[in-house]
Amino acid sequence: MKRYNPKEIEPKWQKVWEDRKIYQASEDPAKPKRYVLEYFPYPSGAAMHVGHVRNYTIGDVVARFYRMRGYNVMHPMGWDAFGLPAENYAIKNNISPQQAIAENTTRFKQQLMRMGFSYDWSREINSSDPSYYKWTQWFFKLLFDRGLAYQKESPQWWCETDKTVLANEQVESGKCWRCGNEVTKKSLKQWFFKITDYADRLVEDLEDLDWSDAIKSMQHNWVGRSKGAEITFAVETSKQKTAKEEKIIVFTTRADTLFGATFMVLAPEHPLVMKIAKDSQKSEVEKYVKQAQVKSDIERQDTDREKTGVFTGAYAINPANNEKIPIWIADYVLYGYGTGAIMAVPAHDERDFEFAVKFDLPIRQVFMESGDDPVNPPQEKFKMIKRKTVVVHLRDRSSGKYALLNWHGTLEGITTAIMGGIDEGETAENAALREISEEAGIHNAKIVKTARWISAATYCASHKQVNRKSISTAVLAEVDNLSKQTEVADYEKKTHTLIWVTGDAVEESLIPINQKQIWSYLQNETALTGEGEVINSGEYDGLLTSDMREKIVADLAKKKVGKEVVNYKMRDWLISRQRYWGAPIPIIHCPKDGAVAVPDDQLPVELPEVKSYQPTGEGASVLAGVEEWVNTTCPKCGEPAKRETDTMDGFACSSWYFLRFADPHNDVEPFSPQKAKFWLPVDDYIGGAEHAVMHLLYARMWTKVMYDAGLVEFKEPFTALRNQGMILAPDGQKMSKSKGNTIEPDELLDQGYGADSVRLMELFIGPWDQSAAWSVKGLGGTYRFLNRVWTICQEHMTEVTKLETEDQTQKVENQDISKELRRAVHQAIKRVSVDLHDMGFNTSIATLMELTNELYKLKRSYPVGSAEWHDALSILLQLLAPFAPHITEELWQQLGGQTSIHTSSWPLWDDALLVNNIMKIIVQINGKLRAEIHIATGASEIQVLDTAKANERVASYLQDHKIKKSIYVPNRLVNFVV
RNA sequence: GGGGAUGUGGUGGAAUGGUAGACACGCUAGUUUUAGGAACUAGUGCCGCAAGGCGUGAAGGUUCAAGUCCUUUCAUCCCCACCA
Repeated sequence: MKRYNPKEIEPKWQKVWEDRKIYQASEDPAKPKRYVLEYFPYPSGAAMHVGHVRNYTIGDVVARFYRMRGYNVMHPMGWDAFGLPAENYAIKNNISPQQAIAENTTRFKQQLMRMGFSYDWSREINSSDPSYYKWTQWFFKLLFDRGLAYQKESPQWWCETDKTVLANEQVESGKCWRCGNEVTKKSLKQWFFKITDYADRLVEDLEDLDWSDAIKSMQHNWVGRSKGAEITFAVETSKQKTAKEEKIIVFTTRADTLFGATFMVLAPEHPLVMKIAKDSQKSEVEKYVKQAQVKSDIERQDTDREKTGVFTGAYAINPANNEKIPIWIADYVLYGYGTGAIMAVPAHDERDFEFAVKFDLPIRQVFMESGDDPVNPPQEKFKMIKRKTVVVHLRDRSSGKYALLNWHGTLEGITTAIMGGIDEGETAENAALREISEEAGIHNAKIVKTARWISAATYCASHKQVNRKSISTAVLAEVDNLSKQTEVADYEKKTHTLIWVTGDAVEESLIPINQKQIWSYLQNETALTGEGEVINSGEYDGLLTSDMREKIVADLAKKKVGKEVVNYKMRDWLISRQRYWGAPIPIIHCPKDGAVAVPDDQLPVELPEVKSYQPTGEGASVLAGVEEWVNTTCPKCGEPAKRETDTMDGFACSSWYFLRFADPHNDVEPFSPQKAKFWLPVDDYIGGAEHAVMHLLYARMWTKVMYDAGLVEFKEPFTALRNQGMILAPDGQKMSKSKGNTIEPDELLDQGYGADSVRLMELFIGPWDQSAAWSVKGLGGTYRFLNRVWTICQEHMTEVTKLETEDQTQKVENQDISKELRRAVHQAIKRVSVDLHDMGFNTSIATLMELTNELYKLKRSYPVGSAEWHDALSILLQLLAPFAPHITEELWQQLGGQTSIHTSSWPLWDDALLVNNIMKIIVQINGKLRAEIHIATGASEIQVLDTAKANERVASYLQDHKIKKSIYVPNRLVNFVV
């Protein structure tokens, strides 16, 4: 008997498939098309590991499954070859990037080939090939012509030692990754794509996509659309005659809190900062601005950092109440978002609160929480009364307990702190001591602290009106001992009883929600965010915050000091790279005509060969040093002009590659519209979640640009997106070259496991969309499984030869077992077909293992060698073919297959063959499993119930009980309720 | 802080509201002269000699029946993050 030897059969079949071109796709209108795509890889210096392989395995199984089901499948592969890592790799190894890419793609391709993936290699593309980037440049021009590519001064990280700009990710804690020196910011003219023009569409069109919620929400958050208002604050006019009136525009999503704005904050980079700063503060302000410049983003983004800032000396006028409020600068306000200036509402914004506490700025509450109320129905509106009140939490130091009041009469059921009104001319503290003495009979209490700002509205007890509320000051007081406590007046006794509770019990004892809020505020003073009922806001008092938001914006708009605006977190896409290894930006700078696009007939603008790829400095790529390349003539006027020396971000190349696969060799246009229409959009896009917001957003934007330009007829490039889970190293850590814990497929193949076992393991290890740690022992399991498949096929064929040479009449006939064999096979067809359709790879493989185990059992009583066995084994091989293409092809041919198993038709199941003669019914009593009965299929409910009751075990349980109810789930279970 | 996800045996993981633990790893025993990473057969959630009981992060609830649905809560991971 031949042994299973993957090392021998795998290369053999890979060559046959390549020679016969069985995976080549063409526009065959007779079949439905399916475009299956995995992210095209970045051929870096590090080899591909089993984590990458999982991505391609998933795509390959999907592609093969659809191919066998009669789809016209396109499954292409190419190389995302431009970019920094390749350039750095080349510099490090002292070779050209071209050479580095050539070497790496060769190695990657070999690795992919060895895994037996069914790629149509005739469509292979390479983004660094002039025949490809010619069209990337063409698309740049398309964006340029449509006003979507523009140049702007933008501050970039700059390393003075290396004389180069650095990408954000190359700055580590404010230091250059190469030399370790501190970096600064330098303003450079940069190219941008106006992705913000597409912000709304990028969010709206997400809805219909078959993508995971995780990625959708990431993109949603990344675009960060927020509806709010811009409000104009006038800067208080200076007494100096020369000064003209300045205005500060802020962006806010909470216009409803405008009355609570007690100061303003500008970002240090804000252009008004030096203009409005008063002379007395100028040196302080300058110092702060300089400090902020040096701070790295990482430092500034540390939310745990204490707030810093300086006062400018200037004041602004709050347009709502004409109040004069101080203007500060602080780096917690980001220049890049909104208008770079905010109105600070410390009572209702945690950052502003923190800042106000640190610099002792006023805090004013302008709404209060409106929560569920046990006494009043929530729909009933409260009346605010003008009288201010005080709420006092009194602690007895000797017992640690707090004083609370249980109320009687109209306020029955309410438990509050000691409270009462603040009389004319009285401070909150005085009122607190007076109330303690009146309501608790304690005269030696001391004030511990008064809350920084008024907290929440309370019931107005003295008016015996539960539907009235007043605004209260919260006070914490203490008393040393209760020896001097006296009786309280009779009228006090009537309204309430004093109780003492431990600190832990205070919150739960307090009844109206407002009382709880005051307590928790006293414990931990913080901003009140969220929504509520407006207070302290003049004519707007009593509105819900959400309603006030709309009203005040409308009112401000009438006065032309405000308007509704939408803001995005997303910025325009900076695509300039001062690096060599990228597609040159096809622009010529003419002293007369400005930035002029290179005419189509001069594309591609090819990368010239250079001696050194090391960035030279001054914020330009090495291309700036290639004079014969830089110096050219203006396409418009013919006068001497210079080429743009920046190259494009690699993400530009990957923003359209999926379209190029449809027509990879076209040299007159990026793709033929017909071919694009035939293949696109991508039906299954498979890759890791790391591309969630970069590539996937950029590609979607480009597609929309193409749609607007009439180049394509679809708005979204990827109908379904599938993010596979990561494969971790056996130690549970992320695989990385630097950690030295990577496992490459090649080592497993060299050990003799074979690509088929590895492919199976990639998927059997767990659900495809969840990460899992690689298991070498598990790989032994899939290898063993393939061996069992191999062995049973060999046994069958040995038997066939024996039967052919010996006696044909000795064939064993057994109707029941033959039926059982067919049932097992058809059940597997059904389960694998359904599971594969839903990408249930691990359960599909489990089903195939189960079927194999079952076949082993059946062959003991029903020897292999018959035509029925031939059919059963053929189907097993077909079901296994998408997962393990080599072994199934080999055995398929050994069994007499004339053409490739991979071009055979996916088997169909027959429901009639799935039915068993005997059905198994579970018997439960009160939902607990008690017995299992077997009964002929098709038995009626009564028959089943009777049989169940007759069961010995069931009978013993039913003996002393009456059946209240019998539930019968057909063909499944019986439940007796007793 | 915001968003997303995940919690089931010794391990990876299965379970249209209907037998929890399929399949596999590991482990235990047995068979076979067996040096091949063996293969095959049987067993393997926990407690218990057994009958039986207990079991899906925790606590409640809905239901004849809950891993699955609802409410609360805890833990872990990922992404974004001083975004006004």
